[in-house]
Amino acid sequence: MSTIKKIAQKAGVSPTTVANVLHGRLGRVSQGTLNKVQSVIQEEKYAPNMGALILAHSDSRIIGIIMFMEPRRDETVLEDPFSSAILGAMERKIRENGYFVMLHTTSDEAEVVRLSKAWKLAGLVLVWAPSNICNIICDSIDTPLVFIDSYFTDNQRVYYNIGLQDQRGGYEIARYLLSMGHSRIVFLANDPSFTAGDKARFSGCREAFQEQGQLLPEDCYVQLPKDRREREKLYLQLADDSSPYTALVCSSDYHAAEAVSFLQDSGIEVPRQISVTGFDDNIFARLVRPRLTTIHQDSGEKGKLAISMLMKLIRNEPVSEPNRRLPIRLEIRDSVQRIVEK
Amino acid sequence: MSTIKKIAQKAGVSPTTVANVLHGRLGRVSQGTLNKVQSVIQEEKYAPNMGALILAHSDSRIIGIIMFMEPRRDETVLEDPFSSAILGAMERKIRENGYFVMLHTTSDEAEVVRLSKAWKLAGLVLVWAPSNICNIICDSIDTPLVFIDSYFTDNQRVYYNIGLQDQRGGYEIARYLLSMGHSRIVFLANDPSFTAGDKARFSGCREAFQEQGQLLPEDCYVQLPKDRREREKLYLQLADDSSPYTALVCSSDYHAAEAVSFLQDSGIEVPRQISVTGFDDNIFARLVRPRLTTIHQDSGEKGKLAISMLMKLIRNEPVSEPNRRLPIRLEIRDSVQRIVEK
DNA sequence: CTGTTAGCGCATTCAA
DNA sequence: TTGAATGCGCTAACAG
Repeated sequence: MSTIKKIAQKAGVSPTTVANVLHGRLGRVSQGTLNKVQSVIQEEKYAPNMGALILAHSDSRIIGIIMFMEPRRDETVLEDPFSSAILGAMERKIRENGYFVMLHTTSDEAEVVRLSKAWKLAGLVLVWAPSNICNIICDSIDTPLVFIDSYFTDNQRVYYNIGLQDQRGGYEIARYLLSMGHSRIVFLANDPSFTAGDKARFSGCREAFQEQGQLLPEDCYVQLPKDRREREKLYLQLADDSSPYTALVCSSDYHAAEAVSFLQDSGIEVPRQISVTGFDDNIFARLVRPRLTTIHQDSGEKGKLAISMLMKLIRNEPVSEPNRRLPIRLEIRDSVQRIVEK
Repeated sequence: MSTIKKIAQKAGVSPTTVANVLHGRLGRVSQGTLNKVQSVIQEEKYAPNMGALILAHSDSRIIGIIMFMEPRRDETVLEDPFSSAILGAMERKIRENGYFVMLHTTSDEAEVVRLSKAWKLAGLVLVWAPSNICNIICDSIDTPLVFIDSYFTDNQRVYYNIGLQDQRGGYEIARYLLSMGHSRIVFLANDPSFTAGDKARFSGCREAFQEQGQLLPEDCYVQLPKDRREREKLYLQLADDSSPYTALVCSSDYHAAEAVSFLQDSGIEVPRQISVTGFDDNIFARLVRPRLTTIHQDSGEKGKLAISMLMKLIRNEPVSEPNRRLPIRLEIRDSVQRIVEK
C-alpha cells in the first residue's frame, strides 16, 4: 500500500531521495529532508514490497529449509519431535541474519529445484537428503547449499554438510557394551531413508568388536519395521530367552524408549534381562526409566552451524571445513547391565 | 533465468501465447503452437518468477506461520518438541493447497504486520499469540488470519481461532481425581505466556469440585518456575509428606513426566505416595512409567483445521464456526491411585 | 544534494 | 488465434 513513490509525494521529494534515506545513504541527503522523509516513513508504516525487490535484485533474502521425507509415508519429518530442535535453531539464526525462512517438505528433487528458481532463494538447507539426489540438486542449483546429515556417494565435488561422527558413535557404544560383557548385540536401524548414517554407526560397532578380536556378523544389523506393532513383535523376539542377544543397540532414543517401555510391559526387565542403548540423547533418554545409556549429540548446534556456514557461502566468505562432523559423547546411564555370561 | 519471453522467442511465438499455455487457456491457442510451446517449457524447465507474480498480483501465495515466544526467553517455541506435530500438519496442508510456508518466530506484533505487508502474505496462522496483541494484529492486517490456541479479551470482533476445550479438560481430570478420592489437589500451570488456557483448565477443575459441593481454593493454582532446578524443588515440596496435596495436576505431559521421574529419583513413589496427571497425551505420556493419566488432545488436527479454515477465508468461502474448540478426552492410565484418606 | 528513467518478469487489456 | 503495450514497486545509473 505505502510505496516509495507515495512516501516521496507526501514528503515532497523524489523517490530516489526516499530510497537513499531507506538505505542509509546519508551522504546524499540533507539533514532537513532526512528528518522529513523519516517521519513520513514512520507515519505510513512503510514496508518494502519484497516482490519488487526480488524482481529488481534476482535475490529474495529467503532461505529454503527443505526437509526430506519418504515418498509413500504419510507422516512428515516435521512431525517427528526431534527435527524441532534443529529447525528452531535454524529459524532463529536465519532471522538474526535478516533473512526469511521458507519451509518445505518433499521427496522430489525437481520440486526443490523449482522452488529455488521460482523464489530466487538466497540459499538452501537440505535436511536428511537421500544421497542419490544430492548430486542432482547440486548440479541444478547455483545458490549456496548446505546439507545436514547427508552422506555423499560422489567424492569429486565439494559438498557443504553438517554431519555427525556416526561411526565414532557406534564405536563408543559398542566398546562400552563389550566392556560390560556384552558380545552378542543386535543393531536396530532407523528408517531406510537414513541408511548411510545407520550403516556408519554399525560399522563403528564392528570396529570396536574387531579391536577386541571379536566379530560382529552382518546379520546383527536389523532394519526396524515402520509399523509399531511389528516393531514390538521384533523387540520381544530379540529380547526373548531363546534369543542369543544380550543387548539391543538402537539407532535412536525414540526406539530405545519404545523398546524399553514395551519390554517392561511384557514382563521383561531392562536391564536385568536385556540391555538397551539409544542414540541422540534427546529428552526421552532422561525421562524414561531406566534412564537410557546413549550417544549424546547436539541437534541445535547442527542447525546453528548449518546456517552460519550457509551465511558464509552467501557472503562469499571462505569456509574452512566444508564437511563438518559434530562430535558425539557416550552418556552412561542405567539401561545397560554388566553381565558375566548368559 | 528462463522467462516467458525466452520461451516465447525459442518457440517463435509471443509472450502472451506462452502465458495462455501456462494458464491453460487452451481455447486461445492452436494445437500446433500448444505442443510446440509446451515442449519448450519442458526443456527450459520453466519456473515462474514469484517476485514478478507478487508485483503483478499483490499476492504471494505464501502463508505465514507465526510462532509467538516470550521476549526474554532464549529458546524458541519451535524447540519445544510439541509444536512439531502441529507445524508438520500445517506445512503439509499448505503445500497440498499449492501455497508456500514462511515460518517466523517473534513476540512483536509490529514485526508480524511488517512481514505480512512486505511479502503480501495470502494469509497468516498465529500460534499461541498472547491475547493482548490479537486485537492490534487484526486491526493492522487485512489478509485472512487464523489463530491457534489464543484467547481473546475483545468480544466485539469475530476472531478465527482453533482452540481446545481447556475448561472441559480441567473439569474431566478433576472429576476423575475426585472420584478416586483426591480432594486436595494442586494445579501446576505452564509458562505465563499461555495463562489464558491454564486459567480455563483450572477453572474447569474448580467447576468439578463445586459440583461435588467442595471448594478448590485459588491458591491451588501454582505457576511453575522456568528454571528446571526450581521446578524440581517445587515438585519435592508439594509431594512431601508434610504437604497437604495428594495429587499434582500438571498442565502439560512434559511437566508431569518431569515430575514423575524426578520424584521417583528422590525416593517418592508415584502414584503410591502422590498421584500425578498430565495434559496433552503426547508421546511422553505412554513412554513414562507409570504411564500418565492425562487429557488427550489431537495437535495435528489443530494444524489441519487451522489451514482448512484459512483456505476457506482466502477463497472467500463461508466459515461455519469461527471459534472452534477441539474436543478433549480423559485418558486413564497408571499415574493416579485411589485413596481413602491421607 | 536531488530528480529522471529504464528495466526486472508477469498479467492483462486492447488491437490485429 | 496471436501480438503489442502498460503497469505493478523498486534499484541503480545517470543527469541536473
